[in-house]
Amino acid sequence: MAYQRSERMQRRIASNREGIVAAARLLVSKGGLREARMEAVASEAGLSTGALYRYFPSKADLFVDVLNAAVDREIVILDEIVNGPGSARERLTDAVASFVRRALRGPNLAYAFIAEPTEADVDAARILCRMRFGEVFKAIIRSGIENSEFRAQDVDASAACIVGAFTEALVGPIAPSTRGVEDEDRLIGAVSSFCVAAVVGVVMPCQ
Amino acid sequence: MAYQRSERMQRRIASNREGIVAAARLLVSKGGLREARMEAVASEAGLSTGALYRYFPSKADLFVDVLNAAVDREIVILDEIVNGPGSARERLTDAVASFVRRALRGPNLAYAFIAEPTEADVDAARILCRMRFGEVFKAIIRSGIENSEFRAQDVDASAACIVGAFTEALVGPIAPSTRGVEDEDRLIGAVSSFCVAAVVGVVMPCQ
DNA sequence: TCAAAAAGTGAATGCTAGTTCACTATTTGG
DNA sequence: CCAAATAGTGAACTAGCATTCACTTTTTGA
Repeated sequence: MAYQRSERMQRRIASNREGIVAAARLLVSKGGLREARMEAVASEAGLSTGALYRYFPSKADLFVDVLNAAVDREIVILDEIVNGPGSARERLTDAVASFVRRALRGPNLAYAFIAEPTEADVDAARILCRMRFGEVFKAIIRSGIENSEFRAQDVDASAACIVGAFTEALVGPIAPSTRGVEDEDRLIGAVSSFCVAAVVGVVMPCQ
Repeated sequence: MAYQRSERMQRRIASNREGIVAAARLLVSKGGLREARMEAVASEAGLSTGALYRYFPSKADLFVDVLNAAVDREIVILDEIVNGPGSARERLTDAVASFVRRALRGPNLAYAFIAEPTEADVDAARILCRMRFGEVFKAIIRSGIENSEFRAQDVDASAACIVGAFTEALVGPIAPSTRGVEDEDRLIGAVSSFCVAAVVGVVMPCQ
């Protein structure tokens, strides 16, 4: 009869896999993608480099997973806000503010997610993750347009612009070369006002 | 007596240097930073790899130059618009539209400037270049606030948001993995409307 | 024309990780 | 307990490039 994993073994394998992802995530959050070498990940996870390749076919694959897992977490948080109570405007404000605040708290991870140099494969995954964030914002924009809180607009483009806007406003503060914010709340307020104004966009008051 | 460069020699050296930068730029615009290896740059410039190192101490230094040169060009164009005639709103619209249009025309160069994976040194330069773009937009925003076309706002943050917004809206269209725009003019319109609305930001009409 | 100085050459070097693979250890089903 | 199958090890291998350097060619100033 063929070899078949016992339940205990299945658990071990699953937990190894999670351990690898967690180890990679930890290393990224400590020192950026730069510091997250396969050897370091392996030793952090308590495995050998060879073992990693039983779980992930390549470094890029592993980090795509790490990225997606991190993004999943963020999206859960954002979705809660997006699907929560409040006007579209309020929800947009809160969503942007929440993202920016969290990014400032975990700059390495945020930088890795947003902008840190990596190999092209991982970068491609990053672009897709950004689009996933875009989806969240599309939902708010749509609901805002529906109830006339927001102007008519190209939802796809606006969502991308929002993601880009807060992302870029963060790059200075989170990039290792220029890191440091003086007034966190001020930045958060400015960025969320910008995004709200952009989608609300009632251009001339009383004409 | 010490060796001293004749005028002819000075010209040759200057033209070599320019040639190297031009070669690198050409390679980037053809195949992205990826394809722009030192050996390729050297052969495109009609020199040996060794010679490159008489002109630039490292690859990163060379590409910082390339980047800055490319950005200089763009900034000249933008400055013309910014310092030209028209309301702040019009100038902002034109500046954003012009940048986006040019980026779509030269996607490889734009991608290299905006987002392509590279070594950390070059990336740091890229961040600085983005900030240079930010400066251009700060000027428009300031003038718009001054004459009450635009709401009061954090100029630094808004400028970063604008750069981020059009940048991100471009990433999908210019990234090799997802390249392709259906309707260029639609995108341009959507992005510039977004930016204008964001800085104008009269939020409640007639309250 | 000549020797010192500088410019230019390009094959060889070196470095940095990612990846492999011959081998050992563990697990499985009987 | 045994043999087949799978999991895990980590030193060695590899590949891709940037960078160097011993050497050739050109330029300079007298």
